Amino acid sequence: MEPDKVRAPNIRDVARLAGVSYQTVSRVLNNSESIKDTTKQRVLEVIAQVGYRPNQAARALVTSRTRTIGVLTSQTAHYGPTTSLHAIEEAAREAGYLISTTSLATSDHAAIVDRLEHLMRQAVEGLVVIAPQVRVFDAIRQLEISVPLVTLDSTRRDDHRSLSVDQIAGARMATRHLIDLGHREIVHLSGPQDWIEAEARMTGFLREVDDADLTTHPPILGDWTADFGHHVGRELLRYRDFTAVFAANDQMALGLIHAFRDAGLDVPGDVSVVGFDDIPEAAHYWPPLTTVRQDFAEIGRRSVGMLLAELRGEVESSHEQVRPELIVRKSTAPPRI
Amino acid sequence: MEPDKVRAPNIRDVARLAGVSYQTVSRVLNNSESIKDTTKQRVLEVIAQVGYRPNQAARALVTSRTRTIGVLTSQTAHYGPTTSLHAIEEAAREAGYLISTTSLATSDHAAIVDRLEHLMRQAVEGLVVIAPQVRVFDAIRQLEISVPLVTLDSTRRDDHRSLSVDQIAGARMATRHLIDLGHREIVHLSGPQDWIEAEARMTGFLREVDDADLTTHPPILGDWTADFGHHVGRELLRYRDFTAVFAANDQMALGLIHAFRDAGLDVPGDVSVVGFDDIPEAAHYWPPLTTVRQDFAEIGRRSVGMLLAELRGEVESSHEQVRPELIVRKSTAPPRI
DNA sequence: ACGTGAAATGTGATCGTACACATCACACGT
DNA sequence: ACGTGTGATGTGTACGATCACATTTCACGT
Repeated sequence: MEPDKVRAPNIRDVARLAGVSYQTVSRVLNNSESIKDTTKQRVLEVIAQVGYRPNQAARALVTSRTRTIGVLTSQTAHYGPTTSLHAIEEAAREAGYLISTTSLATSDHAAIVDRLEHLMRQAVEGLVVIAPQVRVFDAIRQLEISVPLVTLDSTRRDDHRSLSVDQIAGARMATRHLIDLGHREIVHLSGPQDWIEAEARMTGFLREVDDADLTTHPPILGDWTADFGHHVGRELLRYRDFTAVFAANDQMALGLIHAFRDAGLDVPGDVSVVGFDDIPEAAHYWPPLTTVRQDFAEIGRRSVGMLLAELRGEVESSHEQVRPELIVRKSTAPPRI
Repeated sequence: MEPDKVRAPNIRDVARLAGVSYQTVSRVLNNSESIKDTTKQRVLEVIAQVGYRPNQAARALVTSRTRTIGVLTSQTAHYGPTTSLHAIEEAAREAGYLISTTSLATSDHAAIVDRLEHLMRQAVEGLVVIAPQVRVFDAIRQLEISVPLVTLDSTRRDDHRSLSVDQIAGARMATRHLIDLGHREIVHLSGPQDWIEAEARMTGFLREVDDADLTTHPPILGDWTADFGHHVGRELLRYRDFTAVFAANDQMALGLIHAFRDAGLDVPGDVSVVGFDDIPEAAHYWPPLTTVRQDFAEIGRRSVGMLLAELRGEVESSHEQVRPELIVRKSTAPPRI
């Protein structure tokens, strides 16, 4: 009674119904020229009528092209990586590519290797690594991955292309802003040690502090969360030997401000706080957050552009940098004298 | 000099090097029983040595199983959908499935159809729709999509499985909380009209208000952003005929609070504000936000579980609901008399 | 020593498409 | 009338794996 799963129509079914050879149908699908317009129409009608969809697996098998780009991201719901990911997906789609995403819950070597293996089994034609952690590069080398690779938010490396917001410059701008306001004791709340962008922001901070001949405490290693920022804020208050904090992202800055206010301190009156990223909520925090804006969507789009260029065999400049922008709001002010 | 792209090793290459037939290699790959342990080891060694990776396209072609789940999400960087997505990816991976994600930048019919077509061409075995918009269902019906489907954050429908946080219950809890505090004039700032979860939250709000025999203004349709919340907050202040606002998400609540404070009002002293979602930053807003928590990761995981169960042919209950939880913080208080 | 059944391994066909090449139809110049 | 070039269409084969079935190996009871 119930018909067993009817096989999906294939190219030969279409051909038969349209009264042409399967090759003619194939030509229509790949819109080759030298197809008479009338037959083309006839074939297209049959395709629409029977709901034929080309089988990508068969196509990939014979062309050995998957038209797929693999994306390795970290398993976080952060605004930046997510925004970049969506931009990547959109740019790839427009170029006729599709995205296979896989995310990294932990940063141990085995997990990274496993995720990369996973992508390679998909026979992705290129790889985008978002918010890469240092160890990712070891794994890539070990697996002898040969497809084109673009990394985001990374510092320069020589063996692959990268596209990054100039994190170091951004961190210097944030730090400079605090110094220009008159702050001399500035604390840096960094991201996790194995994140390349955390490292870059820390580097920028340290360089700027150094250039201004200031001393500073060793940066505190955080985990990007507001909870952690809150926790660090409370700890910092036990010493009170600072007048400003530069947090490596907006969420941690929010947590810091929360802790400071709970302790009766005024931001920016007693302590100035700068964040990083300019997430959409930052303008609505209390006080509105001074931060460094990066255009996540832009780097997502451009990373796909770079990758596609490499796939087409065009060799462009290997390392691109996007300049971030300092957004001054209300969370920073000159130190109280 | 430079060797042309060497063909990747295939199953026959492995077989030859291991001195067995390709079928034996295939058996090792699919770890069938009845393989002598010594030959199995030999084959595995060769596989590791030559870096052989099974070609998924070929496998999919013959088995007509792609082990891929398609995910349709909206192109937003919001915490909730993103968290669910990561959970889905992880759960699917653990079950040996992979995820093909595609996102919806606009909600017009053509775009939705295009994205669904895209997924169907991938021959996904199942479909998860995150944060669905009303029109998605029309498109699914039109395309006669026959693969198992699970939707998240949706209200009950009869023709597919769904898994949802009970948005209506959550909205009622939030509203009830305000009523219990003594508020009588409550404004609802809703999400966009075509989002099912926005609709559900609005419904919950209206029902609770109705049950309490209160009147209310027609809900304001927002776009989920803090910017919009801020804008609405300013508009609302022109009337001041309310003592509390229930925002359909935390970001809009943040924007509202910002606007109120800018106008010199105290939250919760002059106006109470409730959000929805309990994003990780909500606890650190000023004041810490009273909101409704939903476990996004949990519904992501469970949606995959439902989908896989259906793929295995198990027919379970079709609609599951997860209860949200009211988190009372400092943004709500009794109205000033 | 030999038949027998189970375990281990091998052979042919197949999935749905694209590519290379072959063929056909037809117009056109000489 | 005929060769010829070009546009339109058809035929054979390969991609790399799995499945169904065939065959070989081998231990064991009689």
